[in-house]
Amino acid sequence: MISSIAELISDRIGAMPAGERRAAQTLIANYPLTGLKTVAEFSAAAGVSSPTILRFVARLGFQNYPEFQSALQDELAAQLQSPASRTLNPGSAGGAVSPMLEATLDNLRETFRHLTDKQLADIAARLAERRGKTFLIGGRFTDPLARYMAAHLAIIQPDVYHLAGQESIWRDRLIDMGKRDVLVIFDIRRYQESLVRFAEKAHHRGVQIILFTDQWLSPIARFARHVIAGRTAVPSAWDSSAALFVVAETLIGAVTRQLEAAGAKRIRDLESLR
Amino acid sequence: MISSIAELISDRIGAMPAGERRAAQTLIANYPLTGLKTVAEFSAAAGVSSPTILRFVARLGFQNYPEFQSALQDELAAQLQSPASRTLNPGSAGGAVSPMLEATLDNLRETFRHLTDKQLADIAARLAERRGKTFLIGGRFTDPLARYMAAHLAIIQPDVYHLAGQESIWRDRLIDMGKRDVLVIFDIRRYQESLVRFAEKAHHRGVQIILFTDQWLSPIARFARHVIAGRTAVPSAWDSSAALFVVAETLIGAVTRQLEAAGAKRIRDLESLR
DNA sequence: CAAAATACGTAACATAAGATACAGCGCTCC
DNA sequence: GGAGCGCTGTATCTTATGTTACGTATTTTG
Repeated sequence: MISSIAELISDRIGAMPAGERRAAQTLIANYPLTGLKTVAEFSAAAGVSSPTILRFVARLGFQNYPEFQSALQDELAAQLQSPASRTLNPGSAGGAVSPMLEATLDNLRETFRHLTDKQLADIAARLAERRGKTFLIGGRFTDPLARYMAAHLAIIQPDVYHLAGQESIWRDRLIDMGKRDVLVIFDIRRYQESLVRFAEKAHHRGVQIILFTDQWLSPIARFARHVIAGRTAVPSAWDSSAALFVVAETLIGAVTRQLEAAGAKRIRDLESLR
Repeated sequence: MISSIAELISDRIGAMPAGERRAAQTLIANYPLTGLKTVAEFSAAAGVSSPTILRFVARLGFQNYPEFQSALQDELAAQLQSPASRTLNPGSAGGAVSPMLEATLDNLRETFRHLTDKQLADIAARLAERRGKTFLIGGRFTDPLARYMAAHLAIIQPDVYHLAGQESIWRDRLIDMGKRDVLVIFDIRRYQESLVRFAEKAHHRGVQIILFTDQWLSPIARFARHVIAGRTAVPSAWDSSAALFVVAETLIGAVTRQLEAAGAKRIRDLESLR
């Protein structure tokens, strides 16, 4: 069975004329980058003419050059998204646990790889600002994450509200929201219509939106001031929110650190209330 | 120092207008693939117009779009040649993020190291059994985990209840619990008195308790049939529940797999109800 | 060795891509 | 509340990219 284009090439390279074989070898040499360049560049690199390149991709079964490039990009996308697929990890094979754990570890690493300190610091700073109120809300499966974050933030600063219950209830809270306020939304596939509508309305009121979503980006991204894209793919029937959860914990920690002075006093006050 | 385009973007994303920020976020979300596509595709993915994409790359300092793409390709080439450099974003090394991430990764590995496949399989089997009802409850910070798990389990099987609200409310639910039932409790330091009392009473009624706790074990452990001890130590003012969260996700996956036949039908039925 | 078939490159073409000019809109700041 | 500025999208244009036609060179085969 042939799964990658590289395999397809090495399968047919024997039956190729000299010029096309040079094209094939050039492509394999630094796969798949040469294939992502223009026909002219590809042909120059291989030392053949443009039509030869086109005949080469035609022989591989592609209708035209763009189609060939799309296929390469898709392959690259799959490769970049699951670093787990790098060779095989011996020893971790076996039980049903390891794949899940391995995938989650990869998701965490990948998620944080695309997240710089600066981004997190900016978001934490915005959350630590005490100009306005902070609202948190989540979707069907992610609402617990919103609750988790709200539970912590509410301890170190005032005016933190988790929007729960029926849609109509939190929709009415819109009236309390303005441009000084922050709305933290958790939304992963399948994205919830009601949340998108809510986000749009909040955005129009000038509320700054911080969005936790998956790598495919919820439509809410277009209204969001900050977007955190977490990897969610795991070998399970469900998507994993673990990466978003860890980002949330990281942010909670960062905000706490920023509010240290004010926050510490508040925590002491809370303790004495028990 | 700025070495990668991703860093360059996150460095300047703060100083960008809304439209260009969307472009930046879309690119970062699945970096660098979106940037290798055409301007039209990029703009469609980001939900902005083509000129905005071009202004975006211009702001990054590139003369034109092809030059931007070449830079991305060069970066990708370097990355593909040395897979070692794929580990952590050098920009995030040494910052405030890494310690948190590293600690969490360690916690996950440690937690699962003390957790055998058999244990998880046993617990999953018990949860998949449909003899009785399943109740879930958590403490101050861990209740969201209980909710998260309940949200998933309730979809694939009937009689799953999350115990929420005031103590008196769920205490009254004890009357519905018997020896055929399962109670999943999340409790980490500082252990909650009310939860311990509740667990004890449930235990006396013959309810099987599955406990998620930290490595120091909540006092509920003495009543529990199964105990999952997760590592919680992170460089933060708060304990981390990430390890327990991942175990919960793993269990959800395992239970789903066991109920595949029955669960699939139920999920279809639920879908048709929308 | 000759003739046919195949491969390859040059050059012209059509198309789709990136770039630009301009007008409308929203936002900020007096 | 009004004036100014800056951002964004539509429409147009230009470039360069992929594609095709055709003639020459090369190899293969009888």
